[in-house]
Amino acid sequence: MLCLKSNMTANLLDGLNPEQLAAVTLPHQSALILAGAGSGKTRVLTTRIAWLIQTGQVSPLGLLAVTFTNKAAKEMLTRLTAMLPINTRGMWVGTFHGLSNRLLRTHYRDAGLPQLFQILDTADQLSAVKRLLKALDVDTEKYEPKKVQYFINGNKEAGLRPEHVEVFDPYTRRLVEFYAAYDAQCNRDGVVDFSELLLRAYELLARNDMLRTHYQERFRYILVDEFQDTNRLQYRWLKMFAGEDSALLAVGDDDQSIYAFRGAHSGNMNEFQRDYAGDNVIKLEQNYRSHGNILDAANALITQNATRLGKNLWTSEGKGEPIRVFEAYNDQEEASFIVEEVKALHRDGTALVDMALLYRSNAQSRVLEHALFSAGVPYRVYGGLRFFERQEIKHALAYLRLLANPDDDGAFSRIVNFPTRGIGARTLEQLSDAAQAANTSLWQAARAQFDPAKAVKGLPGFVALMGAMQDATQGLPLPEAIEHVLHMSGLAAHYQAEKEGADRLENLNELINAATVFSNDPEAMAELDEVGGPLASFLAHAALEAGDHQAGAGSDALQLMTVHAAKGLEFHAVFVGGLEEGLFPHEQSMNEKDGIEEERRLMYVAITRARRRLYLSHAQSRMLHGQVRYGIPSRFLDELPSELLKLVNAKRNSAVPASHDSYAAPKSNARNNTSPWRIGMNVRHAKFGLGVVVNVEGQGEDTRVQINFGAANGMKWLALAYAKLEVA
DNA sequence: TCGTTAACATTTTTT
DNA sequence: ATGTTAACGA
Repeated sequence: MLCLKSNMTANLLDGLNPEQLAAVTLPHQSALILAGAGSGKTRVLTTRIAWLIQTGQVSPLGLLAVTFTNKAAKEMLTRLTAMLPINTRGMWVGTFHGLSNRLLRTHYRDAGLPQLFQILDTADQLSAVKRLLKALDVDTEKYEPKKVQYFINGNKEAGLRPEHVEVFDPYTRRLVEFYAAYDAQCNRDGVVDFSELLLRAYELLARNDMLRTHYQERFRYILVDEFQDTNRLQYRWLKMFAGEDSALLAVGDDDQSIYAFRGAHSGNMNEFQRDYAGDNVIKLEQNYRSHGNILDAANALITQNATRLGKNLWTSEGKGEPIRVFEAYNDQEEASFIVEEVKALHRDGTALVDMALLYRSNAQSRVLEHALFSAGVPYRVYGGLRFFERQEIKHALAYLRLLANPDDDGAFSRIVNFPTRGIGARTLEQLSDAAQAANTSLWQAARAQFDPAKAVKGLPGFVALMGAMQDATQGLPLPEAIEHVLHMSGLAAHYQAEKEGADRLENLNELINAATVFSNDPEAMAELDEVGGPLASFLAHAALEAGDHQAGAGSDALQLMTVHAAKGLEFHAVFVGGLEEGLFPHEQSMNEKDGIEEERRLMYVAITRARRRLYLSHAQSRMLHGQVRYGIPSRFLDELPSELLKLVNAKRNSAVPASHDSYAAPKSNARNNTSPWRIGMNVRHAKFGLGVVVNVEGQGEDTRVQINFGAANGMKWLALAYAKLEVA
């Protein structure tokens, strides 16, 4: 028996390198794992959990494992069940938000929430803010709803309630008032937004000694994935669960911190060392993913960043192929080059799913998609609207939310006149006033005015409808209840009648399907069904897990996504396009503090996605916002050691392609210009350095040229008579 | 109340 | 270029 057990343990630990082994078998103490890209981070995390359970150091219920995304949480559970014959039911493995939701559902009374509290996603929250500002009669020019939302979330993520926010000016004072009013509105509606989920959970434990002690004694081991992406509130949240006897393991890579723009605070890693880990730091630097040249390039790039904990990836693999660099005239040429290379690689046996086109911003996908479509290459774009974010789905869910909680004013406003039933702005304004006067929800106000005699159309009709819906769906299984709602509400008929409604109708059917799948998945039900019943569970599921982007998984298709979306993934061949100053690094980031460093980390992530082959490309000009823009090559290209690179645009002869003139020829100003300076030309200036001619004005002595010198020196008009320009 | 048009902005994104 | 939202007229 003992023999069998040690054998199994050995199997579990087989094939780990010394650092990985050390991390997996750490004693009961806190530690920080600096895990480089492709160093087997997830494997270490899951193997450690399995090892801890298998060796009897902790029961499955005694550990807390937190991830950032649902995908990562699911992956962890899947791998865990493959390693150990255990029941993962009841285990606290999940996202910050998912676990907060579970905590709040369980202790909803202590948290001061209604049992069936609903979760607002980002869009719901924005409309809640808009509704609030309207009710307060606020000038939305001066206080943009988006800004107000940003302010509220920013403070929540710093752990600050309205009364704690420091106010130095009248503008901020007003914002704080909105924040307080927003919180009041949410409480009245019985809804909770994403950051509130975390803050409430944190406050619940901070306030309630008994609960805190309970959880702290329960969780002897706490593991956190992607620690560099945590924000300040999330770190404080973690601390609440960590008791005297808890060992915390944080896994992260400061070089892959690319979410500072949404509040991630990689300084948490330093603080974690100070608070818990001390010198107990393990670096995983052996990379199992990429060939040497790719890693060398990544290392060379990232060393240009001043603020890092320090880490150097290495591989036992060979150098491999050089990194291919392509310089295109314009974005279309760039796209067709990429398509040709993809086709060639595919012919040689690389599956399309094993190749990715990465870009800095979503707008860049269009040209690529067009070229791929014309060439008949199957592709799949990640990003964009997700299932539960589609308007028809949100409408349907709003009906369900209102059934679960009639006081949810957000849900009420969304559907009271959708499909249209003759309830206009005027009626709603009166209703809103009545509700405000009586200090009740819109639904209560509507019901107070309810007159059964008029219950045919308008507001009374709506009240009658909801009542009928409530009766009809009572006690029905979830999918059938949803089907009733879709028909009784008129949503189904509405989209049936609409010309372009077929897709939406299909999505609504898919919603019934999703409910069926959800109801049959005991794991999912158990996860969320702590309190509240299947409807509440399903709605929480819809809010917390927006659903995979689109069907089409499984088939062999080229992968298109932003660099952000590619984090955590790997591909045989990777193409990174649009490597131009202003695009990558993005110009908006150049003004931000530490913006360039974050962009560089982003580039680091992009490079380290590639296993065997990496293409980097840039274009001299590209269409942006319906205008031709000229850009100079990204500084990141210069930061890569040239011996690792190979220029591959030699195929083209020196003659300018016919299409080039139409782009280069200036539309205005320089019609009759005879000077040698042409738009799109690369030039060098003694002081400003490398630039691109963007515009030419005047003739002879008076010629002036406008030059884009990139981020450092910006746009300049120069008089040719004085400026010393040379062709670069 | 609803449909049309004009103005507008447009990095990255999970929960 | 393009998609979304706010204002305006029928």
